Amino acid sequence: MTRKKIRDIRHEEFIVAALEATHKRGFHAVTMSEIAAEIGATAASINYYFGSKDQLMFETMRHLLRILRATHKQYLDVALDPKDRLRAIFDAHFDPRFFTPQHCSFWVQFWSAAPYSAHLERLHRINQSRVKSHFRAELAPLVPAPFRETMRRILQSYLDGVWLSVAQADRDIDPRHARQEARALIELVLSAEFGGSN
Amino acid sequence: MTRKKIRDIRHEEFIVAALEATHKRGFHAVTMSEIAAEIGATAASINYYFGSKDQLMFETMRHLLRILRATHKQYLDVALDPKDRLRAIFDAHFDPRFFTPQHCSFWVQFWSAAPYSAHLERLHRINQSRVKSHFRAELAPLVPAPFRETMRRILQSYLDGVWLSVAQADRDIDPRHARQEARALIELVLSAEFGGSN
DNA sequence: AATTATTTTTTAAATGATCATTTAATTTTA
DNA sequence: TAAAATTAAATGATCATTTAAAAAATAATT
Repeated sequence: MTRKKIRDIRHEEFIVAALEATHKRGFHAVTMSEIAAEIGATAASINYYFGSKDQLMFETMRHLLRILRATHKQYLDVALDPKDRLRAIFDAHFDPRFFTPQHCSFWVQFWSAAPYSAHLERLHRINQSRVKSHFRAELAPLVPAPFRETMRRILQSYLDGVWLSVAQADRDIDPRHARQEARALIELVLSAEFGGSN
Repeated sequence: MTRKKIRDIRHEEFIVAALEATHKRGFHAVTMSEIAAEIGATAASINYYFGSKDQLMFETMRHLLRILRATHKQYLDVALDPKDRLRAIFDAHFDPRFFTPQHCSFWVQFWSAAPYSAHLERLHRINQSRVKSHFRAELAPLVPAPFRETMRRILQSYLDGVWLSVAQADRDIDPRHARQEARALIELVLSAEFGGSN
């Protein structure tokens, strides 16, 4: 029995609250009180635990990135070949635990604010290059070097674009469908005839 | 000589100022004074001409959409076949007049704010479905119906993803390169073997 | 042209609202 | 009884927007 400290419980609660409230009201419109109200607490206690609003948002994003990394690892661990490993990147991003309206809208709004804050920028750069290097590694055995970077950018831009569209359309999200289409794109990329060698 | 009225001159000036200031400071951080300072004016005069900050931002986005439509039309007018017409969509989005850090970052930040404002949401929906129906029309003679929607979503998500990445990385933008990669993706999509018929 | 009146444009300063954050006191927990 | 957690109320800062007055441009009248 890992006896959880109040501090850790609140941390989690407020992060969930931040996700929910931000999704409802928007990243820049949401107030401390609204976030706190989400769990029946008061704005002052956010500062007690996080020090500031910015810090809470920062921690919330870190939380999302942690989930993403962990999920990705799960899929990687059961992947059998390079193509599976490539799919694992998309499967992680489109995992039902992760690919929700709340997460997508926080994600997109956070990144669009990133260029204006050194802290957020750093988080973004780290994540972006982590994903980038995974793409590169998985593509290496599948796509000849001269085309590899183009294919990587196509895949990675597509990935971001899907998140953006989900954040905007508040329609029914279907992770299964998103994965299926990602697979179609992967097939497309891998079936390309790279100058005739294939 | 179309004698321009002061009103029209200021309208244009403030829209350019809004783009520039928003790019520098971020959509939610930028203040009326900062925008006005961009052209040596004062915050009050923005309200004199636009009524409110929201309205200025709204008009600025409409301005971007007008440019996009006009540019797209130019490319369409010289397109010779369906594939050219498909390229025209990307060529318009990646036109040097349009594909700038200022425009991309305003674009992304604006859309990420759209779900929280009825006005902006409407603008977004209109543009999104305009682009969507163009994609559909151009793909119709090129891709069999059962695969068409998937291919469209791939192309459209990719398009959005590229904008997002440009808005974030403040690195050197290269419209020519963006077009080239878009063409690579188009080739990929059109070279797909759709169940063996092609 | 010169002068006066009128309208348009611009601004400095005032207003008022909204918030994040602090503080000091209270309640809860250990 | 001491420490930790919570809050109501105070603080202070930031802004968009209004307002009322000044400046500039335009038109009208000698």
